[in-house]
Order: sequence, then structure tokens, then C-alpha cells
Amino acid sequence: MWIGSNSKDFKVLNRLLVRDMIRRRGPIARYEIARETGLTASTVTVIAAELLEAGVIHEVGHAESSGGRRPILLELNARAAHALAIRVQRGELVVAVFDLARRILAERSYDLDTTAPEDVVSTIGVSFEELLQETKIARDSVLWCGVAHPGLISSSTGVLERSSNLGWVGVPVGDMITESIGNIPVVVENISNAAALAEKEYGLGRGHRHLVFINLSVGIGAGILANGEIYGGMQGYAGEVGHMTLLVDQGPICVCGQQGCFEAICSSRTVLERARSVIPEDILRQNGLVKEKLTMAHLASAPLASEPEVQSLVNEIGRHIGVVVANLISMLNPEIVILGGELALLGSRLLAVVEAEVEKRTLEEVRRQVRVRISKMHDQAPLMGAYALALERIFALEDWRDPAYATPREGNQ
Amino acid sequence: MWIGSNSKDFKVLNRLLVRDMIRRRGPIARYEIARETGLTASTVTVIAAELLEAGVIHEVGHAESSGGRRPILLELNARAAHALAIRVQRGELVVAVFDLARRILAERSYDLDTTAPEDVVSTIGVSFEELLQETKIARDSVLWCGVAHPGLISSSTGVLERSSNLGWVGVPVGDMITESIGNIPVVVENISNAAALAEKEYGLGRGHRHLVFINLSVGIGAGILANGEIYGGMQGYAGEVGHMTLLVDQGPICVCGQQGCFEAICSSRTVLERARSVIPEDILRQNGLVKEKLTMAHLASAPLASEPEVQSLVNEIGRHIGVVVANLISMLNPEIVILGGELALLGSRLLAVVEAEVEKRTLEEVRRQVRVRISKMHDQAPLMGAYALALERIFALEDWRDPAYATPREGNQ
DNA sequence: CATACTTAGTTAGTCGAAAAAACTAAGTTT
DNA sequence: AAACTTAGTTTTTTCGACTAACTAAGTATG
Repeated sequence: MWIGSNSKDFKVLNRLLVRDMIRRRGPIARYEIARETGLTASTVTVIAAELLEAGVIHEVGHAESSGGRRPILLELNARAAHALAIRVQRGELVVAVFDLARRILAERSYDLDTTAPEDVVSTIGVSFEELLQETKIARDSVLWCGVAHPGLISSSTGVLERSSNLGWVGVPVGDMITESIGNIPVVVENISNAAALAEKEYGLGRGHRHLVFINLSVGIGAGILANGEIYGGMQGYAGEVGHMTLLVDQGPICVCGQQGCFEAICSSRTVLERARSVIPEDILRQNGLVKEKLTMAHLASAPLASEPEVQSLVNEIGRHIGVVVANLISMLNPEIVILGGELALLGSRLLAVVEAEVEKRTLEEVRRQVRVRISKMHDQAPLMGAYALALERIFALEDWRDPAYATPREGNQ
Repeated sequence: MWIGSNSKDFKVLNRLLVRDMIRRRGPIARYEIARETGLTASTVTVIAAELLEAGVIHEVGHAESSGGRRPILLELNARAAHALAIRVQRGELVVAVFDLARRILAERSYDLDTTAPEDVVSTIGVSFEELLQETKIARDSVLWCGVAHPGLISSSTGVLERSSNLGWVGVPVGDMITESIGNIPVVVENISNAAALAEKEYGLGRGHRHLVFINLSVGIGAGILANGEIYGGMQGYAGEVGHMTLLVDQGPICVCGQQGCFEAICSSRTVLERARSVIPEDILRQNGLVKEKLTMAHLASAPLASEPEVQSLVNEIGRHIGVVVANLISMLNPEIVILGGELALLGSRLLAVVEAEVEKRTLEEVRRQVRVRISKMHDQAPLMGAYALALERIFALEDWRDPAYATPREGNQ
């Protein structure tokens, strides 16, 4: 239920509003902020003065006059606070410090051969210390940490319930990372959800409020953005499309034990296996390739891409993906469906097949305005999504100098 | 984007809040409202006085003392305003006037043999006049009208884009109805979405925020409730599960032209046709039935229900429904999936098959907390949903005496 | 090139609404 | 019956945005 509001609440809201407008639209003049927000110019003056005082924004010269006094432009101080973004995957770990203007100040990648949660977390802790040293950033200016993580992450507890990919069960990833980085608050989100958010903020999904991102890699998952926000359903597990039944009582057996799962048919592992068995050995040899080292990039580019065996494989995979995309569109009526992950390397060849299938399997009225696209963010999406998650929370803090005091009252209007 | 807020905004919000709390929790004491909302007792006193003055609420005696002065209970004045609810379906029309306490004050049903939009709308207009006479309700006390309507309804324009069931294309149903009932504002919603809302407010979905209702009748559609609200996606067309591909390149041809659509396989029409062809004639004759008049109710109850042909048909249909429900659960992670419409008559026999399929086809963590249920609202759900939609909007009005003045500023915090 | 006008931003005073504080009202407990 | 508790009211205070009147610094125009 709601909660009553008073003048202190809207004081906070108006300050968040002005700060957010300077962040998203800056450099911007006080007068324009007043016009856009509906606040009076005097109120904006007062709020801007507070933000200037706090060092959150600064003046950056003048804009051109439009027939009167020249506007003084306000801009967010991009170094007033920082965010930590982390991407965890099997065998891989990326840790990066960002400023508020989407710039990476420093970054570290690790190829991990361990898969123990404790090792991953302690690596994160060490990494963070090194990044602080390297960037000479004050520890308490890092206000939030976002983590993109594979598997089922409970939205209520932040606990990783299961990741078949990593082989983890019931690991409180968020709490562990918080502890390892000196109690900076952490938000953990499923990697497909994070990628979906990244596409909305920085990728093909800009300006869209209803978006689906499908991560087509070893595992398959989708991130759903409903009304501009990650939709997790009851427990935060929404978007687990990998184990949707695509072929009823047919097709290969999945790691989950079932038959006909989407992931069993279209995971990058399956696709590569199929490619190995389907492409004649001599063709591989001609191109200086060996079966064991075949990658999705090989399939995607000349000369392999034009081999008939590869083309028919892409067609087949594309048709299956197309069925899932069509069903997603029927069910969710999104503005845009973005295909990402390893299979996105197959690019427009794959896309054409998917689009044809969507054309066949959706109602015209529903389909007409929907776009299907291949992600252009490559493997950057999850990390950028983790950053976006941290940033969201930073800009929900009332006061950057005292994070503890911070979060707005829940359900507050 | 947002808009700035000031004291007038939260004055409105606090009044809506108190009114809504009295509506949902009444009879309730001022003191409890204060505790629950976080407002001070004095503020609640002032707001309650205003609402009493306006005739929106009234005092209804005392509750028991819990060790001090006895609380004075406040209750909504159920007749302070009224709602009109309408259900349109092929061949059928229901119009009902409700008070604010969910009571039907008067109701009219029509079996229409016409399917022209103009005829349906003019019937609504006449019906409304009669209902006003019958109930002796003041016309201007009817503040909103909710309509549950089959087909694709654009959420931005309120226009019915297409209903294959009614054979209507591009009909501005909402505007037409508004005009026919003397410019009372109208909200039109897809019938499955309306039913989903009804289940959440008055049915099995009470207390749930993430719910899917599947309407299994001649047409098949789903209503999705995300975070307690109807989710329509970009255009309002979300939930069109009827034309999801269930069998790839197999199964019967659908009215939409595709093969293997859910609706082609599981619509009540298909099921009845299948039943007619599958049940031996002599068995029908023994029970005094003829093929042509076979209904779902016959299949659902003794003695037909125990015939092996019927049982295996129900099993088959149930397995298909189960696949769709399982896929919905994987994708949306709802708290509860409710099966409604004609096929819901098949009851627990059908449910058991569906549940078994869901058990097989979903991840354990996702499945564990999800409930699958058969609706108990029978054919009342759409009308009650239409009422709930109207009620929602009535309780978003600032002032019931002057609706024109009313709706809160958009995007307002 | 001086006057009028426009746009940008500031300052002092006012107003509206909830909070705080100090009440009254009406019970229960011992 | 005295002490306490809970419910509700009235009066005063506080707080934050708005209003209005200002300054600042430009542009348009005859």
C-alpha cells in the first residue's frame, strides 16, 4: 500500500528530479529545467544552488542567447560519485569502475579456471582495491555496485538460487560481494536482464519501454523490459525462455532432463556440435581449421558462412529462434526484440530467417510495429547493464555524501 | 519524464490515499488510517472531515475499545458514485449498474442476432436509460463505464483494431459508447485482460501481483497482470496467446491461416468437434443427446465425462494447454495461472493433466511457488473486470462532484 | 544608437498543507 | 477512584514552493 506524503517528500522528489534532468539533458540552463519540470524558476534557482554547493553539479559557461540574457549551463559533475560494475560468467570475470557519464575509468578482466564462489568473490575484492589505487578514486565515492550474473537470482533476497552454467546453488552472491568490497551496496541481476537494460539505455532499445533481449549463448535466457523496467515476475525468474518447450515430445534431450527445450536445440554449444558433424572435414581443412577449434565467428564469416551446410544449419536454427520470437511477440507485444549472445554473430543471415518466421506466425496487427534486431553491443551489454543498474540506484539516493541516510521511502509518491 | 510537485499535488495524493484506504479497509477508524499511512492523526481528522462534508464517507458507529476511547468507524458511502459495466461478446451483451461496494443495482442481458457495431452501441444506450429509470440513480453519479470486449484493443486510442470473433475492424468502440451514454467516460479493455483483473480483485488472484488468466473459449486469449496491473505491451495487444505456435509445421490449420496455433488445437469449437467425431453415436443416444447439441457442460459432467473417449480427449487437450502454461510460467514467472472460459468447465480432470505437464516442463525453482487453478468466477469474470476498471478510474478522480476537473496530472509524483 | 522588448536568473514575502504540541473524550486496569 | 491508554480535535509551527517584483544581459528596430 501507499504511504502519505508531506513537504519533505516532495522536497526530495524535486531535488531528484532536477538532478536527474541535469544528468540526462545536461548541459542545460535553469530556465529550461523550469520549463520542463513545471517548477518555477525561483525554485530551480534554489535547488541548483544546493546542488552546486554540494559539488554535484557545476556551471559550464553560457549557451547562445535566444533574444535575452544568455543562459548559464549546468552540468552534472561526472566525478561526484562512481559506480562499480561486474560481470560474472563461467571462466570469466570483468570488474570496472565507471564515472557518472558512462566512462570506464579502469577495468580488469580475469580468466578464471576456478568456479568456487569464494574464489570469484575474493578476486573481486582484490580487483576493487587495485582499481581504487589505479584511479585514485576515494573509496566512499563509489556508491553502488551492479553485478550481471548468470542463473536464477531471487529478486527478494538477491541470492543466486541456481546457475547450471556455474554449478552454483543457493549462493548469496550479493551479500558476499558487498562484504568483499567494504560494504558498498550491491545489486545483482540476471545477465540477460542486465543486457536488456543496457540495450534500452545505450543500445538499440533507446527510447523503447517494452523490450525483449534474447541472450543466445551456451545458455539461453531472455530479459524482459516492461514499462521501461526489468520485469522479473514473482521471484525475479521471468525470462527463463531456455527451457520453454519448442518441440513437444521431439528433439534432443536438454541438460534439464526434458525433451525439446529451446536451449537444447539452439544453444551455441549445440549449434557448434551440429556444425562439426555437418561440415565436411575437407572443407575445414581447406580453410585451415580443425573441428575442435571451430567457433561461432568461423561460421559467421567467409568462407565458411557461404557453405551450403552452414547455410542450412543457420536456416534451421533461425526457424526455431523465429518460433520463439514469434511466441514472445504474441505474448508480450514488445516494441523491439533484440537478439544477442554468441549466435548474434551470425548477423543478418540469421535475422532474415527469424523475421520470415515471425512474419508467418504472428497476427498482422501485433507484428506490424514490432522490430527484430541483432544487438550491436557485442559482449559489452551485460557489463553496461550492471553499470546501468548501479547508476539507477545512485540517482535514487537523496544525498551522495551520506549513502546510509539515503534511499527514499518505499512506495512513496 | 517527470514533473515537479508541490503542496497541492500531495494534498490530492493524501486525500486519494485516505479515501482509498477507507474503501479497501473500511469500516476503519481515523487512528488506524493514521498508523497505516504514516500521516498524523490531525491530518487524518482534517481529511476525514472534508470527505464527510462531501458525502463521500460516513461514520458507522463504534468499534470495541482496546483500552481507551472507542474508535469511530468510517465507511465509504457506497452510493456516493456509481459505475457502469458492460460485457460485449458475439451474440451476447450484458449491461450493469454497480455501486461502489461491488453490488449490482440493476442488470440487463441481451441475445443479439445482429453483429453491427451501431446496433450493439444503440442497445447499450437504450439499456443505460432504462437502468437509470429502474434504479432511480442520478445520471451524473455514474462516473465511469468499463467495457470488456473481445479482440485487439489499442491501449493508446481505445479503438478496437480487430475482432475476428465479431468480424469488426477498426471500430472506435469506446468513443461510440461514450456518446451513446451521454458522454460518461469509457474504458475499453480486452475481455481476457478484464477477466484477469477480476480474478485479482475478486477471485482466486486476490493478493497476487503477478497473474496470468487464460480464457479458453471459442477464441483463446490471456490476460497478464504484472505488478498488479494489466500488462498490454506497446499497443495493448499482449496476451494474444491464441495464435502462438504450439506444434511447428504440424496440427490443424487455424482461422488465422497458420498451422499449429494454440487456438486451432484447443478452442472450445475444436474440442466439441473432436468430441462429436470421437464419441460413439450409441453412447450419445443412450444419454439422450444428439451430436449437434453437444456442449462443454455435457463433456464435463456424468455420464459422458467418464467415457474413455472423452477422457482421452481431455488428456490430449490438457497436455497442449499444459505446454502453453509451462511456457508462460517460464517466461513470466507468475504467482498464479488461472484457467477460465468454457474449457474451465472440465474442472479438476483438465487441471490434473495441465499440472502434470507443467511439472515436467518447467525448472523446479521457477515452478515451486506457482499455482495453477481453475477459475471459480464462471462467466462473471469479464463483467466484474469491466467494473473493476471503471472503479479504478473512479478512485483516481480527485473530486466526484466535478469529474471534468478531475484526473490527476499525468506522470505526477 | 537609444528605446523597447525578451529571456535568464534572483530575492523577499506569501500561502498552503502537514507536523507538532497541547488539548479533550472516553474508555480500561488495578 | 486514580492512573493509564487509546481515540480524536484544536491551535500553533514549520517547511517548501509559489508569486511578484526585481536585476542582469542580451536582441530587435525605427
